[in-house]
Amino acid sequence: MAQKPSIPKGTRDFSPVEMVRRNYIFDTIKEVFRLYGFQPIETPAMENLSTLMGKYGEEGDKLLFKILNSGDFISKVPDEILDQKSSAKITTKISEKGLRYDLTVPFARYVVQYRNDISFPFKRYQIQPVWRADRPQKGRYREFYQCDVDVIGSNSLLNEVELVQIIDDVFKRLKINTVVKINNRKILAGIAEAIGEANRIIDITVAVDKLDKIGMEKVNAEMLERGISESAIEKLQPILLLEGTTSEKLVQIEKVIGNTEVGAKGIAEMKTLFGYLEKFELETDVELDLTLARGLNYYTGAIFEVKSKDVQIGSICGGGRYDDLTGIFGMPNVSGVGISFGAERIYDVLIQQDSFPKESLEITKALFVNFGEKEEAYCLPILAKLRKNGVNAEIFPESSKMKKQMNYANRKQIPYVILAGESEMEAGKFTLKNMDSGEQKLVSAEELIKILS
RNA sequence: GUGGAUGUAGUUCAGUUGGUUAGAACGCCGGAUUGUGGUUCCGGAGGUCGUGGGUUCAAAUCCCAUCUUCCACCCCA
Repeated sequence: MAQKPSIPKGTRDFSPVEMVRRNYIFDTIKEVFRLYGFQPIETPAMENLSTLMGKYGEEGDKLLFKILNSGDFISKVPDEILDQKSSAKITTKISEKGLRYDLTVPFARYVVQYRNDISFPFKRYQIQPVWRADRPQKGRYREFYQCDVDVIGSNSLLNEVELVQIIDDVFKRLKINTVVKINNRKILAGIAEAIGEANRIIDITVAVDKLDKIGMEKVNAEMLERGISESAIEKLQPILLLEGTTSEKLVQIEKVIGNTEVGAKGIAEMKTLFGYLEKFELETDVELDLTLARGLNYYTGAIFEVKSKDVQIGSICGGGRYDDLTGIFGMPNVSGVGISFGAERIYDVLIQQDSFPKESLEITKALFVNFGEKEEAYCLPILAKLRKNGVNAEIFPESSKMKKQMNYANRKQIPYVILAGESEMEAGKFTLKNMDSGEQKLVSAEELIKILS
């Protein structure tokens, strides 16, 4: 196995079994998206670097896969830039395209580009791979799929409500017990203002986000390191330790930040959202989590994150409201809200729970055993009829040994095998064998089609 | 990007202080059974030990480099 071929780091091949399972996930997600009136779009794997750069922060730019220009690009680079040996400077000269890093930024570009053809609010879903030049780990790849739903051009909180319903619906169908954590960037901003560090929201939230992972002390230490004043950190403590039900938390937090403008707005939004949600019988738990901060810095309102209750694996779905994503492309004041389902992690959860539906593996329903040329001629018309009736069926392409053919059926988990040799041909019938029970009976062509379809 | 582990048949793993021809289980192929699979029994194929250098009389074993996978940080789905 010295010179085996291989694929790039962090990428994967998908086998037939894996594809069946992945499609099961994608199909249920799509079905729910459509149920709520969302329409699909697709965008190219590559975007202009000008579209991508600067949208994900400094770290994000490093994680972009860049595509080399075609032709003899290096000869066009001025010598003085080559001599500097700075990758960053040379890159801008030899690469102007990159692979998409997520689906949200291409979507924003799409909306701005086709603003005159789109009627708002625009509800779209998009299920495509994205690429990140990250260092891979388990459940973290350089190529992975995102399933995004967004509605853009509407400020209504009804959209947030619907997204929570979609989350509930999808995971109900996939049989995953979940908890949806919700926070609001405006509340976080209110907190920052109330403790006198109004313009340090990002530093504060990035640190606070790690609360349940590294604990209070280290979070405080990190904030101090990021330059947050000690008095501010002290004022923050009671807020982080808030306990009780969502409405209790809201009442308490209002006392602290109700006098700030953003804070009050955020509280009002959350009250409305949770007010709506109470009216539905949701299977998933929904709770306010003030430590939820999500990394991306374009969120401006509600923030969502979904976790499995039974399998420890990080978030399997997340998103939020962004007020000005299209602004960077020259179309200001368009608000959107959306979430993204992580297909690969959902896959891992389902594997660990062992809850992929079993039937989904069977692709072929019936296999004709091949006994030879005469028998082929006898079977082929019936095979065609079965297919016409929508029955997935196949004939073994060679008249190999019975054992090999039966084994093939076994491996492919084909539930029925049809045998037609000399005796069947004489009687004008077929032997239908149920591979599960081993039972077999002699039936006519009509009966065969009837049973299988 | 920083730090740390890992790599031996298709798969999961053994392999002693460097020492002859590198093993097992499962899987695969064939036979027992030339029209009956998933069970059983018998037999067989398959590895230049991730790759490239180096040390040594001798390397799967020690050293260096490189790649893969994994873990932590960073960030995130």
